[in-house]
Amino acid sequence: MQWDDMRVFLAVARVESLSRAAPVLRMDAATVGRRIARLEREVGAALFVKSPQGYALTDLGVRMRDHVGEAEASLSLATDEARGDQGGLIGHVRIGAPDGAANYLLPQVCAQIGADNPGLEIQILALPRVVNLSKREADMAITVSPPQAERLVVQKVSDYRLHLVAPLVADIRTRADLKGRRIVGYIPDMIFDKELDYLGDLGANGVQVASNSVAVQVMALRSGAGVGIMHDFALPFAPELKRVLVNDISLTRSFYLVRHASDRTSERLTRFADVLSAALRREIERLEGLVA
Amino acid sequence: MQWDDMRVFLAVARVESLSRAAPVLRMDAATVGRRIARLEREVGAALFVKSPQGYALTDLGVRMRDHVGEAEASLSLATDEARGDQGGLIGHVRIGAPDGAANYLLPQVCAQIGADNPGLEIQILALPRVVNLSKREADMAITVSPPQAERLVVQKVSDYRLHLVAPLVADIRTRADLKGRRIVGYIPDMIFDKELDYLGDLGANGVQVASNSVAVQVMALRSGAGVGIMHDFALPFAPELKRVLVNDISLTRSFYLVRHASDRTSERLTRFADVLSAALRREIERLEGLVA
DNA sequence: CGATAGCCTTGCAATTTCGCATGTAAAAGC
DNA sequence: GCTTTTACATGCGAAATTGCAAGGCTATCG
Repeated sequence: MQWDDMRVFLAVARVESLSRAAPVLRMDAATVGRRIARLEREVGAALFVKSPQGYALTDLGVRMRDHVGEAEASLSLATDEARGDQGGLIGHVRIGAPDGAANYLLPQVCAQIGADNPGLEIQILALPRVVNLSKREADMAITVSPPQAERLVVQKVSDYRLHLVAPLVADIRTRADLKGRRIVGYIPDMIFDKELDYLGDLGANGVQVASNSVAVQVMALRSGAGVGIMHDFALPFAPELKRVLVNDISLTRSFYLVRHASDRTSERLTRFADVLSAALRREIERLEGLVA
Repeated sequence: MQWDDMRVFLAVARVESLSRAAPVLRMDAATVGRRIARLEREVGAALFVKSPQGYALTDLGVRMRDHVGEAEASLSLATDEARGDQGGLIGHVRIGAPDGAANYLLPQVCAQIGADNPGLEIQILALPRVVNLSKREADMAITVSPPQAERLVVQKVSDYRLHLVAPLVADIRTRADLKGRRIVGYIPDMIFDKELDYLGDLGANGVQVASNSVAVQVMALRSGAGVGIMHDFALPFAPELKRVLVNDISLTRSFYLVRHASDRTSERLTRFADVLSAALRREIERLEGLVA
């Protein structure tokens, strides 16, 4: 018996539709359907009445939904337990990060961790370049490429997605609709990591409004300066913007958390790194979920 | 978040060891370890203290175990709900089956279904040959091969395993130890389905004690007549016997549930077929679990 | 003090699962 | 009455998961 099928069942039961449950579960509707089919085979009874209008719960399905809902609550308590367990971290930590993460992820995340850990001081160092850990500019750094240098230990934090965004009022349905629109992006010769050369990847060239700071680019976009590539996780902070050509233009990048190899023996920093990494992962997932 | 990882966590938490949890979960210990590692990354905290002696729970792990245990109880209630929902089946159904299934699976399974469904009469027709559904010898049949005839609808029920068995006192470690032992099996020219020609598949020939009935073969084996191939799911009923050369000699076969295509429109028979199929699957899993 | 047994970790091949794309059917709108 | 939309089913290639096997570590026994 697959517990995960129950999670899928619960999602479908709540909206009574495969296609509406799919985005909530972040799965394809086809997969959702197959999981439900497997579950029904498993328990040997029909949980839904299938129709071209959707999946309606049977009486049995309703009763099961309530039980599974309780299970969800228990599991939720279980993970909350882990969240609250981060207490006891003390000292101070300085984190270097590219300004996208520094502006839209780290504030909330560090605030939360700080609230859970009264004895902890966190400093966020936003830099428009690669942080130099060797010079001890920071205790750890978030990067978009795993560094090749020795003496550093890297752990992948999470993938994140970027899309083209435009003002809410813009009507952009095809790439042709981009013709004549002003493009907001990085200052070409100040791109400090090739992973940031989004527009180059897309074959675009000629940036009309440029900045070395993501936050500035976002402010420009919000004030209607044009269209540009933007982190999905930053979009909830920019209600004036919407994603366009979502299926056509879609980028995925990754954050890595980098530390000195010598710090690996520090129980304190290692725990902090794990906590930070997990919290960042959750926050990215949460924010991207708000967009989709 | 993968609910199934919580199920794995619970199993490991209960025995505080990967290798002991693995057989309970019917997974490889390596997989169990990887799932735990993924869960710990997910929640961002250590749940176990790893050592070459096993996985000891951390304080956090203990608290989580309690919550997950409650979740398990809720999910258990959910599936029980489905079990109890089989009520309302009425009428009578005759099931044809090869005698292995008829003797060791159907009695308990049909008794359980009958208990849940007071208005239901179930007849078990044990036959040492393929049941002829076209002649309406039975409403449905369990077979070891999917029939090729048209007008029949087939659903796979479950795989099952067979191994060589011998009396508890026998000391058989290699194939050479079989030399000189009497072999119990089918009467060669009465094998009605090639899937039953186990010994032929294994290259053996010459059966010293033979019957067309699995149940009779089992009785012969229990009384020390020799060694023979036997269904794992029948082994719990034969305490005098044990499996030997388990890794060397292992067969897998499948049961199929066959019905008339015209019965497919019968809601009653379809529901019964689903209930029977799921219950058989569970019973096979339960019995095989007792052996392993 | 060395050998052995138990347990976990890592590399690799095979299976399973997944997502995308396409097909089909019912309902809503013109 | 026909078109458009919405939702579920199925085929196929890609990717993640799994089991097996070899390696390393620690404790126990002779």
